[in-house]
Amino acid sequence: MAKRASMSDVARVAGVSLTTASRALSGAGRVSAETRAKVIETAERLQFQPDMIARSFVTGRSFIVGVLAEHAHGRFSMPLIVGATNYLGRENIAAVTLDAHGTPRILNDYLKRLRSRRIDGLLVVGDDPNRASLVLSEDFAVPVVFASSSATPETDYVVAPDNRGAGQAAAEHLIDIGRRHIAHVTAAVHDAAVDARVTGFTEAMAAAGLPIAMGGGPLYGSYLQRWGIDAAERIIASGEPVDAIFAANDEIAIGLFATFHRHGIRVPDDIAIVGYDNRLAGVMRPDHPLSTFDPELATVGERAAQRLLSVIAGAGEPGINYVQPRFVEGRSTVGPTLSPYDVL
Amino acid sequence: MAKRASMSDVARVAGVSLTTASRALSGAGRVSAETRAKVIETAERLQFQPDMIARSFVTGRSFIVGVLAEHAHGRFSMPLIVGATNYLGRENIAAVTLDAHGTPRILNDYLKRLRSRRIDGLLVVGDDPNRASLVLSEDFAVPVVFASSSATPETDYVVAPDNRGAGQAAAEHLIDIGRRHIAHVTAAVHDAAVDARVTGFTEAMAAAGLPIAMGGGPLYGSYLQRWGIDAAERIIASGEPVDAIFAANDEIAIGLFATFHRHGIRVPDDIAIVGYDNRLAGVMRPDHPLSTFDPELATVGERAAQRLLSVIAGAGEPGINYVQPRFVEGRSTVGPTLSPYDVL
DNA sequence: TAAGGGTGTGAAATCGCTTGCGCCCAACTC
DNA sequence: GAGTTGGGCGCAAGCGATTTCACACCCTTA
Repeated sequence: MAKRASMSDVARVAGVSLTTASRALSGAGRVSAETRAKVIETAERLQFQPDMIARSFVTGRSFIVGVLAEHAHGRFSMPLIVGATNYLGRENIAAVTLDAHGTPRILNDYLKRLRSRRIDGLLVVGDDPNRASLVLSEDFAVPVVFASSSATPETDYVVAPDNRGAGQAAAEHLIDIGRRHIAHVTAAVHDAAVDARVTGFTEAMAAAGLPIAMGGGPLYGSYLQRWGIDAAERIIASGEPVDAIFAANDEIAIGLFATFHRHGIRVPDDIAIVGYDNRLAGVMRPDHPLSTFDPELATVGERAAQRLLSVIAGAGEPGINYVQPRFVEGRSTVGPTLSPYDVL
Repeated sequence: MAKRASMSDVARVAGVSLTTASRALSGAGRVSAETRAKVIETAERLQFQPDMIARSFVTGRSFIVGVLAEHAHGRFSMPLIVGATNYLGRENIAAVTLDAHGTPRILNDYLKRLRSRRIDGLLVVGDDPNRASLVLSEDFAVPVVFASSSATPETDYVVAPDNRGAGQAAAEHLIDIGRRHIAHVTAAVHDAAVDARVTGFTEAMAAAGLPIAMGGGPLYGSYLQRWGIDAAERIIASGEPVDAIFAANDEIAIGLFATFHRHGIRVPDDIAIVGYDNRLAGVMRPDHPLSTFDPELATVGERAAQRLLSVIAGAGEPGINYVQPRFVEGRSTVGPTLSPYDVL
């Protein structure tokens, strides 16, 4: 069984020095075209593969990055992590994935390990909580990119889904299909992602010269389906002529829909509903019952990883980089009347 | 700004040789307790962190494993990958995640890269297709563990969800709640995961001395909700006194439920339904409308990673290691009558 | 013809750690 | 008391690449 060929094997066989072989293969430095060709040919013949560990050892670049997630198994984090690590893999970068749930002491321990591996950079997946306690020491100042949904200082490198754009696009879609009495049923106030969608929605409504139904602003609640049910009841009870709703997520949207249907209010005929998340894709009937926005979280992860590699390479400016949501057109805004059996 | 302390720094400050420092810190080799204490104390004082790259360089162990997924973004793979990489991270092992969708040429290219990194082992996530083309050359024979749902040669190291056990538990649960005319609506025949669930279900029924409703065997179809609808229609049309159904996944279960409800057949009163997947957890109302089995895919990934590390360490025998599914009790088997509004 | 400049090549140092081998000395065996 | 054992420690050799410096050579140019 032949051992792996090292670069000095290549050099010896090609009849050049180790130095020349290295230069010929790396492309840097002055080597005659003739010599270079000879070395490359020899390397291929011997199936030479550079040893990345040796390379890391001498260059200081480990080709490993840390991925620090808040809740790795969460709905938000999972596609993001997979999107990121997958991109990194394609670029031949390894990842040490760590779940930061835990005490600062654990986080600190993790950072020690990452330093021990001489990681080239750090990708932080999730929202604020850990960011504050993420203190990189002087002698371990690697590039950090955040994949997150919340706002951050301008000095950070951030990639996030465009919640504001989604809110705006939702309003525009509902206006496009002729609705004029549009409400926004959203989750908790002072949640960065919620706020951004509210902002986008409000801007688009203002731009169209339309007031927001149900009191001029969004109805705040939670992300639970239960809240969608309650909100629908409240809208019905108000007697206001609401003809469209932008729901902060698909669970709320489903709650709204079920409640309207139960009261004999037709969707989308009487009230159109557009959600946000697209988490139900593939769960519900394949003919897209619900109009919604897919935040493309895997893309967010991928872009964040891409950006991290850029920063490591010394390129790119700090700031927030938004990933556009993908609109999924469904029957809740443009199709024939939905029944629960269409959603189930 | 202080540079990171190296082991020779520690040795110098502690007044011992590099050799002794190394031995004292690694715990191997003969060092007096006194000297060891002194070295360890010095290392801590200097905040010494061993350089894993240098260690890898000399030991040959990279502390990196490859994770080769079939479709990294798929429902099956995603939790598995996250479960695995997260466990690896906790054990301080980095992962190069690669998506194998592609030609054998690409796969081969990936293997070259992995070899180039001297990976310690390989975790293959997904089913058969790639396994055949996964040929490790002689000089790159690292341990391989498969995280998969299908059967494999006894010589492989495999971790998989216990589909057979799920089928068995499903039948037992339905029998437990007093049902005697139980059908099984499943997906495509000759799918390993489907077959395993069929086997478990059939065994449990036989053990209870019950015939399988609707012809003595499962009804084969697809994983789509549409098939659940069609199967329900067929069961209703048959006139057979079916009082319980084990569905191969939750989408089929939902299709069954909606169709029965439409026909005035009450669930679970008239027909109890148990599904498989638990993909709808958190999507539907929080009060668990559907009885189902959660395959605990993240755990499968975690166990597979754990097993890979064991194999790398030289321990463990080949064979399949099953992860037990978790039963999620819902109203479709034990609660009050469900209406679509409960599911939505 | 001598000085200067670019070009192709190689010798050797270096990165931080592990480990085989050998030395010294104390303790034990016969 | 001579020989044997073995514990404690250090010297030095790598591991496989990159990179600095020096050198030989050829071609200009004054």
